[in-house]
Amino acid sequence: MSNLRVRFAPSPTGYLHIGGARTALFNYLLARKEGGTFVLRIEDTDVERSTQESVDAILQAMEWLGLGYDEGPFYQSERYDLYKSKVAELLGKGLAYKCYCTPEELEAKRQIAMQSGGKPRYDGTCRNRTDQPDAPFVVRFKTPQDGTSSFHDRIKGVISVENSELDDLIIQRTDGNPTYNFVVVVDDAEMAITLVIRGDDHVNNTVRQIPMYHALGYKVPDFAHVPMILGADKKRLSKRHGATSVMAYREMGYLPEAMVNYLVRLGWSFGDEEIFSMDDLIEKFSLDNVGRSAGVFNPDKLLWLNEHYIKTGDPLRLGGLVAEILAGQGVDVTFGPDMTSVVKTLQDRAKTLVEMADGARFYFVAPESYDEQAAAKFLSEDKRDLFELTVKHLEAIDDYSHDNVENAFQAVMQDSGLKFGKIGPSVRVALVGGTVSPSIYDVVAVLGRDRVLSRLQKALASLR
RNA sequence: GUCCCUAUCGUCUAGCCUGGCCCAGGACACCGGCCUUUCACGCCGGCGACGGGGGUUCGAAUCCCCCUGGGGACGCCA
Repeated sequence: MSNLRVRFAPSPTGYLHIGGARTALFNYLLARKEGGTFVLRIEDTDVERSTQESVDAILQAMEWLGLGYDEGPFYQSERYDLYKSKVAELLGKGLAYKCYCTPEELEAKRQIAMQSGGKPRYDGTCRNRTDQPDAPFVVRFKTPQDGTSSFHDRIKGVISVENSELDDLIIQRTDGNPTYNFVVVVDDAEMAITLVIRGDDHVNNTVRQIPMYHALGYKVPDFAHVPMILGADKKRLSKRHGATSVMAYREMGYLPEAMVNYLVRLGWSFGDEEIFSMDDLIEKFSLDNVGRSAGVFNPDKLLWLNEHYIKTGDPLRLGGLVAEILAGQGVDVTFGPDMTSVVKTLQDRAKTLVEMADGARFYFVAPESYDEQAAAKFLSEDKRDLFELTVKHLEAIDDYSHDNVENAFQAVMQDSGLKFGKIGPSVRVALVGGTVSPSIYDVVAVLGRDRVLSRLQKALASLR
């Protein structure tokens, strides 16, 4: 048992996106690998944007991906007493101060700083003031002004910044609520987090948080900043690059193991290996082979992995998922052919569950009409003898095993003197309504005697 | 603009720490062929990269410096 404690701390202002999911995954994997503890914390200090729906959406997505946590979820909105006492402590120690500058004044100062070619930092106007005006105020943390702040990142190595580049962060708003950069320090420390794994966009925050750990007498945890995920244009991944919500991929027919496998390989590698189950990952994952630079999200590769997992997935499980999709489309599979058999005929030809459902539809719903071009070519009057012969031989067998079906067609070929290429396409159109389907023998075997015969009779009646 | 980070095929990456086994390996995508009752699968083959410039060294993708490109941060958001 290790004493590794990691956490995932999303802010509930939307669904769980690709980037957040990867961060959560890395945390989860390391916790499981090391026998550590995975804490889930909801960072909802932004009252305006945080919603319960978002919390639910995030929880649901994590569950879908299989990322179970050991402690939490803890809500920061329920821990304000703790934060307030810590702000008071800093104020008491003289390590924080009240700032009466208004947002307008600050904005003006930022503009000026930017124009004169500098960094838009707070100038410390209120840092040493001694009066106590009767006016709204925020509390700022006194960031050291001299020297250097640095930390060792488990992925990027040493990162250091001159303190003169930093300014005094607001840790408590005018309304008395604490801000992110403060609560994240308090919580990571109070929850005894030993390793903070988070997005690379927090590197600058981390530098500024280090002095706060010291000021509050906390032990500074280890950090690992994972690189960002970008879109094809190398811009930060966003909606315009396509779906960024993890759950949107479930809707599109993706399997969670494909998503997990894709996510972990974006920025992490293990030699030449591409396929990893969750168990493989728990055994093999390590921060040591996480890359340092941002990566581009590649939907094609995700699709390929999904294809792989569909191909190798358990037909019974896949069948259940496909049945759900079909049910959503009003197709009841209860009285249709055996779903597991149906799935087996489709596993090699579907890239997503949605595609599989589309391909499976005809098994449960007899064609009401035939594809125009297909019918013209394969359901013409001159096929009458062929259909009658086919019906005859298929009526002759009771057990529609693959072998029996194949033998029946062999007989049709014998009697008609035709090659399969002259028979199959017509039967296919009669059975499925179009020209695309799994192998005819499979289709016939899975559909079974009653459905096959009835569909052939119907086609026979429609020859023209 | 300032600061931080980063840099191998179009993309994800191996190799870099511990220079020579690398005229750079794998995967996705793409192109060609084979298989074939349709669509797919599968199999075989191909295209394709060490950003540029200086060093160090007998020798550099690997070490050092500069430039350039890319990303991030600069909020009473997280």
